[in-house]
Amino acid sequence: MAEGRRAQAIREARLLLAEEGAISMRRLADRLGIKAPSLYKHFPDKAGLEAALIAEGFTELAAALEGAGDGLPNLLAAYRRWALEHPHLYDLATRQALRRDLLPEGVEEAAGRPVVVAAGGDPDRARALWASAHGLIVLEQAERFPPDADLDAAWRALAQAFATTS
Amino acid sequence: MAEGRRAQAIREARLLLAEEGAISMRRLADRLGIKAPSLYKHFPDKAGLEAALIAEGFTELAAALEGAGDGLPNLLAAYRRWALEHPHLYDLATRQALRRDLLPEGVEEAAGRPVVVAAGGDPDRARALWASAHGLIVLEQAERFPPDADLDAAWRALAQAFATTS
DNA sequence: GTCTATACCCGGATAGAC
DNA sequence: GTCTATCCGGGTATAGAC
Repeated sequence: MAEGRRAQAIREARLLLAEEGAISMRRLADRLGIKAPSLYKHFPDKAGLEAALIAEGFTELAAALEGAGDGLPNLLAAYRRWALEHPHLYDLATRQALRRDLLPEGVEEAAGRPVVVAAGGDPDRARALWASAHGLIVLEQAERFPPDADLDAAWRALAQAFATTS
Repeated sequence: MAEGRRAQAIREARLLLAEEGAISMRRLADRLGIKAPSLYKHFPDKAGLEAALIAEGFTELAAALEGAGDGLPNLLAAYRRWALEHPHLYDLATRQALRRDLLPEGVEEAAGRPVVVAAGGDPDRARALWASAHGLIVLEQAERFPPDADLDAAWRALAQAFATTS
């Protein structure tokens, strides 16, 4: 076999999510040339499919953050870039309670580790830092800021706020 | 007349949003004892109805922030409290591009002013501060943090990061 | 592992009569 | 300003045949 249906479905689901902003089992089945009920032979339900995508996203994000240069501005820039390049996957992975029971061990932690390091190892500070970056991203993605807002400057202000304050 | 249909509809829409987490024109009409098409005599479309709710939310949030005590921790606490007490309205007002064309003049600015003041008048810093609080709120509301996360401590860490850094 | 058929649910909005 | 009738669309998931 060149590729299992499951792997093919995950690949197409990412394309579908990227192109249309949402996944439906019917639309995904159309792309695969099968009928929607057949998908349930490969995934128990939609959450199982989504978890596979989210796991991929965490792994890629972790690599992107590891590859960022030193310093908080570089880390924030890498985080922002990855999120804006994968807006709907980012949204899928953050807007709802994480189904940790469906995720491979360690993927969430791998994506979070660079942030904890940047926060000096303080988990509370790391969560504040992560949430701050997340807030800028979701507001930016939703075009929620006024049209004249200078978002690059806002990101710089965020980096400055968290620059070795403690 | 005791109360116009429009005002009644807005009131019921808020209850519907608070109780069920979403507004549908059909569900709203049911609550009012009318049929869904009749709502379109009072609002041009759903966005027009939502804008009325969002405007109310901004006004109430502005009052809550004005009433917060001095200091960044108090401001953040007031913001957090209002958002968590009105989670779905908060979400409605922040998760999508704001229809400023449907909003009364000044309501957005009124809600934002206390944040700008807290940021020392720097609009970029104010946006970073706002987004940071927003990020904590949406992640908290979505139950996206790990179960053992100490969110009060994260809020304290945020306040410290923005404590007169510049 | 695929299919057909189907179950159930939901949504926004318009036309035209009264 | 309300109604009925209707338009369009969407969705997750299961049963049972092949």
